[in-house]
Amino acid sequence: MPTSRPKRSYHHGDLRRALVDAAWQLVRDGGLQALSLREVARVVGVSHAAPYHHFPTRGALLDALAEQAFTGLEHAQRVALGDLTDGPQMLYAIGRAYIDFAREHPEQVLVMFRARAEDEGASPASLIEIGERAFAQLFDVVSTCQQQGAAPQGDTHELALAQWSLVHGFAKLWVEGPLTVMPSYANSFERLRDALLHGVREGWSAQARQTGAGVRSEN
Amino acid sequence: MPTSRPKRSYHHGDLRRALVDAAWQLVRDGGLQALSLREVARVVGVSHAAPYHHFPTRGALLDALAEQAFTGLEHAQRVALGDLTDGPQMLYAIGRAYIDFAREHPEQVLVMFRARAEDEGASPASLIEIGERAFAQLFDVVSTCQQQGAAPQGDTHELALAQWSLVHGFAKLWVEGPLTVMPSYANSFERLRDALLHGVREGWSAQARQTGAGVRSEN
DNA sequence: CTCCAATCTTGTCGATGTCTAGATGCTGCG
DNA sequence: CGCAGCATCTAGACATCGACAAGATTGGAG
Repeated sequence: MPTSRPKRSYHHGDLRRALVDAAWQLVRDGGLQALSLREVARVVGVSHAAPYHHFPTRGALLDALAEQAFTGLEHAQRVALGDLTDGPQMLYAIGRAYIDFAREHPEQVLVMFRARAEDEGASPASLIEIGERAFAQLFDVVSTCQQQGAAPQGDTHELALAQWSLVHGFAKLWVEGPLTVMPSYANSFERLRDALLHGVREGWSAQARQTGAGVRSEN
Repeated sequence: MPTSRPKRSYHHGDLRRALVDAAWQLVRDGGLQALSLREVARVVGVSHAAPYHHFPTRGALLDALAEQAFTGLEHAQRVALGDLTDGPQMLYAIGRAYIDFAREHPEQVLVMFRARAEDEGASPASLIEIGERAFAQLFDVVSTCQQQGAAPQGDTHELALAQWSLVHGFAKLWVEGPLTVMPSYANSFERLRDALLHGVREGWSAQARQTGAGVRSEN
């Protein structure tokens, strides 16, 4: 669907947004390969060189998409956390938000982590920064868990990275296909996701109860 | 492996292998984008259409690469396991093999999990099968851990998938870039890897000691 | 109202994936 | 030994793509 803007003759008026919208549609339908600047221009109804006045290269358009996607992920995580205060609950919520985001918007995951897979060009600083911001949310949750005695007392960076790896790996395995073609796993998304997330909670609290003295979570 | 076949005239003699080798080199140097059938042909020294007599499409060449890569991963995991019999040691060994394989051969990881990222075409059955074989090694290790009381007694599929997700996620985060650009993590590969793997071992055994009665690992 | 700069178009170049037709030479059969 | 079939390789062509250059158009600052 084109934008609701009335079609102007020569100057589009909101071409940049229209290009981004069309680009998402293309990636959604046919993957990264299906995204070409010329096709985007064709969908929007402008000439094949028009996009170059808004994105100097194809990679720049993809970077813009990635920035949108990271923003969306951060928002999804913030919504999922809501006003929770219990560490394990927050950990489950943010992990589930990450995984569900990936399942519901696989094309956004494709775009977010395309870094070395496609271009070898370095990502712009703004993109790196917003990615780190999304991860910082997880870091804070893990830190909260530690403070509440629901996680081992080790290096928070290591713990947070472990949780990120777990959740990211599951999401990627699902999005990229391997899990969807293995009969043992294909039709059990919710069950596997919750087993994963609850496993972490129990593993961490079991460790915390053994090694750590001090505060306890009420779980 | 008889590779040296000096037939240079019209029929190459071992063109398929030469194409695959050249393809690896290209992906190693410039990522998936740098792999073009024409460039491969150019490197090998044949005409631009010659590869089509061995790979019906670009994706077919990538599938062949992926098959090689999965075989290599399976081999690396088998070597790492060696004749270990202690569950936790096996779990560490196979996880470390996976992660190190990804770090040492990032281009192979790119090719292995390119599924939906590039082509939307379904992977051939042979590729799926060999991927499952590599995962089956992990499944067996997890099962061994359970039998030795070094892991919770739940569904082995869920546990194995959790371990796969963890290790795969870490490997992907490293290979795809996010970790290498975050200053908190960039220069600590071995430390983070071992923290990750030991964390699983301790989490699982802590859970097993609490919930499970029965066998114990000597760790 | 004028004029400039941003925006958009047309035209072009080199590169790529894939198809078709034709050239070449290995190999098995007489 | 010779020859014919067939897999292999080459040459050419077409559509598409990213990217650049030069010209057309227009909104808005002065």
